[in-house]
Amino acid sequence: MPSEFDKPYDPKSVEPEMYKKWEESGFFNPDNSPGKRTKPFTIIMPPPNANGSLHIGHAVFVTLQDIMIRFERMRGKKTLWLPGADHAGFETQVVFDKKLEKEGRNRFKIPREKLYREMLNFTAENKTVMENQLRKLGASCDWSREKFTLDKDIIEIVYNTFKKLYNDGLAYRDSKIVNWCTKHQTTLSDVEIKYVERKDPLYYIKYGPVTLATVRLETKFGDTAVAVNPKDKRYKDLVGKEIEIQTLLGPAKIKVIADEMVDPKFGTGAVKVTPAHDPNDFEVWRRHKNEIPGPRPVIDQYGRIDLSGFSNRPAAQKYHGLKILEARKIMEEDMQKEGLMVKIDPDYMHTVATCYKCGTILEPRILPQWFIAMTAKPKGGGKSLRDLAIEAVKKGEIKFMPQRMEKIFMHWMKNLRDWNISRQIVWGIQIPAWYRSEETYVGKDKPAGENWTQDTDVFDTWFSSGQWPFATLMATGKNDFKTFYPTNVLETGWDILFFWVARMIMLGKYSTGKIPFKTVYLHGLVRDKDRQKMSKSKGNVIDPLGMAEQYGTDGLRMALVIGNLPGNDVIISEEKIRGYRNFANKVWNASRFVLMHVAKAPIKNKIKYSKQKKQMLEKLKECNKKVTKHLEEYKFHHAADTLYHFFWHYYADKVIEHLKKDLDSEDGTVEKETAKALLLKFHTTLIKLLHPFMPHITEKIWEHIPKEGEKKLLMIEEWPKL
RNA sequence: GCGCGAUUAGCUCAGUGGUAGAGCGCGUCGUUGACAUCGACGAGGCCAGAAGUUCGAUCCUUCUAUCGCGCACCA
Repeated sequence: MPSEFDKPYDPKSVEPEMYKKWEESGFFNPDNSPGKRTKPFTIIMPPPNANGSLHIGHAVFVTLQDIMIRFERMRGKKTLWLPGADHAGFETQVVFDKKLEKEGRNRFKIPREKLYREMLNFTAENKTVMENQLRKLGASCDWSREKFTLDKDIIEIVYNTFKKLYNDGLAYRDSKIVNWCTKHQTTLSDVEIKYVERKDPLYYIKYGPVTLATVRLETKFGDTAVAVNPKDKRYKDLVGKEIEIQTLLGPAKIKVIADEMVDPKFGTGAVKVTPAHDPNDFEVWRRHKNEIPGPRPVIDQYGRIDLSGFSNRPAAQKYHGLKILEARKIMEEDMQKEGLMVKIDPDYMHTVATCYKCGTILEPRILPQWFIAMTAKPKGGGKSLRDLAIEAVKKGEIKFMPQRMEKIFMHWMKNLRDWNISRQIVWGIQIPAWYRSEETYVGKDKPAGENWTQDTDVFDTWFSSGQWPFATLMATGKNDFKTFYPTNVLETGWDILFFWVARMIMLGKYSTGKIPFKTVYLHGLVRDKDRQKMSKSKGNVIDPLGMAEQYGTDGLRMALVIGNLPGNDVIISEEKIRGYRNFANKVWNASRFVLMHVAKAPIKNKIKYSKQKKQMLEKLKECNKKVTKHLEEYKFHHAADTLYHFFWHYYADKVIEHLKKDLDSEDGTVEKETAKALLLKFHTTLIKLLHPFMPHITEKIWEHIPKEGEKKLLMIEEWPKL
């Protein structure tokens, strides 16, 4: 037995060596893979955010995707696993803001160019770290094709898509009410909102003859109408008339309008209309444009009361510049003093929209932004983005794992609203739109003529990553798009189904006419043993690289895949990883035993399988079949679990134990040679089957297993035939 | 309000139209060679509740309860 086969198994001495061999072989690249490989199998790696280290969730996707890729590579497919990194616009901006804060700096005081350069360096550093971490986890991806979302060629493709959308009337700029985070000083799309339940006072206030209910007392200065339901008899005589009201700034007149939006059963059946600061009121105004004044903003970008439009009202001074909650409190007191407050319900429960990153209550504001139309048809004819996606799924061109995600997907697609893709941050792809007085030009370069200025906003990061499958394959050239698109599987977490998957389907189909992938496999989120989401603040994170270092990558991979069903959250604990480290050791020791007894290939004509041994081989075949079937059906947890049990509790416990006495016979006897042959057959098959799951240890063992013919890396060996 | 799940051994979860399985944990026993990161044996479950379909339901249908999640609305 080779001296390197010491016990126990030491991953640290094996893993780096194995990865080096694979990488140097060039076989990660489908162009170099041996044999006649014509059938492609492609996975585009979800590009990790280049703003930190890999976490356990990344380790899950690496494991699952690497299993698929290694399996299909061994089955002789032309496998491409294309790695990448995401600049992750807003997310990285938030991370970088915190870093700046620690240094006593502030992004709003740094010139655009300088900030961008600093962030580019920051992400470049993280990217290098991440690449090495992916290697450490055994990812057999094609590094020669790696892409970054800010690569020149990718940006070019994103620009082209935007221009096409613009020409089709599907990308448009409009002043609409959008979600504004007063902390981050940018708008967010509708999927970046987190709704939280809150208890707030509900104020019943007097507007002349009408009493109405509101939470947002401070927006009162921006009221432009009072609305009631058209069927509400109580207010029938007031509709269409102006009523005299008393405000904190003095007397005023306001019109009563009728709109279906008003629920006569809520409150008093009358609402104040504040189009500048409420999405519904904004819509009411759009419907009643000719009857009532337009939006009157009274809250600024920092969430402070801004009454600069009320200079003719001296009382405005008192409230101008106050924060929202301060103003609300003071106004409450003042209105009570002036007898304008009818009553206060202090325990009103409602939900408010908050920033998903910082929890700040989002302030609806009217801003000119770029939107992608979800439900409108392109000018030149054809289907809306939404219909393109719905159709692809309905027709079964795209399948979901688990299947129930399809329903969730469809439900979401039905409720789609236009997508705001403008972000008021520096970090990202600047929107290629140019303005001059009333003119707008969309294109990469500044148009001819004087006084053009470019939009200072950048794209929502998901706008560019929504094009990732085709953008990467177009950017790597070499006919890759033609060969590898549509890709086979998109494997990612269910938490970004709407953020990312839906957008890729829409933009992929729109831009290329083809779906971006055939199967969407959604893995669960990793939780700790108390079912808690892992987060740095809770201190319950399991660092995958630390675990790999301590227990070996292969054991970690087994722990990540077993019990991991699509769409179900997976519970990972250190004990579980330790359990599969033990399995790696078991595989190692069984291999020591085999190598000890089967140093040379058995003598062929001395092999005679008894009925019992034939049954054993039959069992092996069954296992082989089962594992293959599970892998084909994306049931990785079953495949891994099947192998674990078969190897340990059948092969090691039963077969090896049974063969021990035969192996004690003299060399050259039928007993011994038959036992050797059986052992070799089992071991060879199982090591191959285990390879996608535990690539390092199996590759190392493979080096020492006696075999006939050409010696190849296990990575490119043939998958055992059924 | 609309929608999607879950409920099986102490814990984490598989599973099947013919009255149940694994891992971990627990208990007892066992080390001169593949492996104590091990092996042998064992305890432990009216498969959430009710009704229906069926010769037969943990599995299919309906309802109920509890828990979780998503979307929308909220003056």
